[in-house]
Amino acid sequence: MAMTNAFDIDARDPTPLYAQLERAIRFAIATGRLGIGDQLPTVRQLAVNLRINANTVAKVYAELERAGVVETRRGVGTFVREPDSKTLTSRRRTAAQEQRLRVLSERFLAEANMLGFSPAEVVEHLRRRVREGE
Amino acid sequence: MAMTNAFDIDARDPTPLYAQLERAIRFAIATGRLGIGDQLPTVRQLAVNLRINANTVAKVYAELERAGVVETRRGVGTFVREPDSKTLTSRRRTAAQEQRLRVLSERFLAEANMLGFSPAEVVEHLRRRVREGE
Amino acid sequence: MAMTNAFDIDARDPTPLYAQLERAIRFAIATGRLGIGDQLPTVRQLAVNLRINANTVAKVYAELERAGVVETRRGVGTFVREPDSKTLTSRRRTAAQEQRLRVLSERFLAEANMLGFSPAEVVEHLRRRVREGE
Amino acid sequence: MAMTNAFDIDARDPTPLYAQLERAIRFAIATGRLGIGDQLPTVRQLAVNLRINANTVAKVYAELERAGVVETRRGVGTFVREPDSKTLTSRRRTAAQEQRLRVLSERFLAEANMLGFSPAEVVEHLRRRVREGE
DNA sequence: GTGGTCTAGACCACG
DNA sequence: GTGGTCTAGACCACA
Repeated sequence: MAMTNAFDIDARDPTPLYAQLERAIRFAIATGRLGIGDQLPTVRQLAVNLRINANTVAKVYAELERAGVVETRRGVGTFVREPDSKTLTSRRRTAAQEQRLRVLSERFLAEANMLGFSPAEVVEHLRRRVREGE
Repeated sequence: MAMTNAFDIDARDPTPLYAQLERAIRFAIATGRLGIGDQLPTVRQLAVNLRINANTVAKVYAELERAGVVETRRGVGTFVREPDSKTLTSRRRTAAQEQRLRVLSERFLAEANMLGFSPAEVVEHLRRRVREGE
Repeated sequence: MAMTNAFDIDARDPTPLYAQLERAIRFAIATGRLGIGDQLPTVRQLAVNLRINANTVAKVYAELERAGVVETRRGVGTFVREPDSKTLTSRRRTAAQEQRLRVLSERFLAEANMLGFSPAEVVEHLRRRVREGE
Repeated sequence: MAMTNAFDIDARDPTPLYAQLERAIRFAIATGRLGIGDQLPTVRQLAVNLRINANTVAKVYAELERAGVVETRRGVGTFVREPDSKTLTSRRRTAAQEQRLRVLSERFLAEANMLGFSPAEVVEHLRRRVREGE
């Protein structure tokens, strides 16, 4: 479960590649697909897999390192770090986060819409899933 | 019958402003907050409201026009168009699309969770927003 | 044959309406559909027919009057004038006119292409037509 | 295999520059002057050649990309794409389309005539230009 | 007053 | 060095 090539990156999404990749990695960690201490793919390997430039991958790793999400041990590799208290503390809800949730919702609904689902259907789908998961 | 400002734009989201705005407008239409024939805010008015440049708004309106979502009448304004048959026809739901929707949902819930929102809160948020337009 | 409503104007053509209308009127005169002395539709009538604003029509008529192509008799109407010698003299070929022919060709080929005709087919079609007309 | 500058743009034509340029590029592709996989001039280079603003060129490239005519590889350049099946399928010729082609041809010949070119000259001009790319 | 076109120029993402 | 995003601001076409 350590190696997880193939984060999904869409070259036609107007969102910058680096942002997509960063989001995908954080997402993999948040959902446990990448666990604490797991090694990330090497920069070059990931670049080849995703067919993007190694500089772009390196930039993302550097950014995640600065954010304290991963840790790079020179000559060894890049690994998922344990989340520090700060990260958890920052989870208080602010107006800005509400705003971001609205944008997320719109992206979600827009994407579902392109699959042919109406807003009502999407809500219903989501409601059922969450109920079942409880 | 206008319905003027307040589309959700997050300047900190790496997604380009114009892409966020396009999604927000499509969202407003999909949820019925903007109905067929309704006039969109004027380019300049919306630019002022969102504190972005008028050209950026104009670009979005032009893209929506090309996509057949809105209609602009020269010298008059921009209006929501009736969806054409093509769009409706493409709404066939397949098992594969259900599967994709599940993936989208999971990502959405996880990302919202990273902002500090519980699944139940997310569902409630979405439900309320979709209902708003009805 | 005097009255010729319905010049074809396409609101979705990026060419300005006034330019489309001016071109159409000059074209009608050049091909004899409007003869010398013929009356043009009134401004208001034409505006209604073409579903465009009367100001736009009036602007075109004024421009054609300035160019000496039509003549407005107050309280009577607008009429096609006899071409003066200047117009005929200016038909010498210049580099600028070659350039304009190239642009015309491209528009023609682009439009034919949208009907499903390949460039070669278009040339062949044109060649045959001209031969037959001789 | 580049093929660089010299698309025909006429600043005196009321047709917007971007529309003229889009047509000219499509023309170059349709006639084979630009082949599949060929790189288009860079945005800035073409802007300099045509003495227009880089944004105008970029707008055209973006439209051609959306139309699926070209493909832009981020940080690399813009390239002619292979036409997809859809485009080819829509090339069914009907009697109605033949009729429309006749109308287009007539207009084209008449307009060229207004510039001082005889039908024979026009045919020769078009024939030569279409042959150029083969 | 509405949208559309164009310019000039800054800054970013990517290779 | 490539294309993309955004801004500021002028001017035009249309109603």
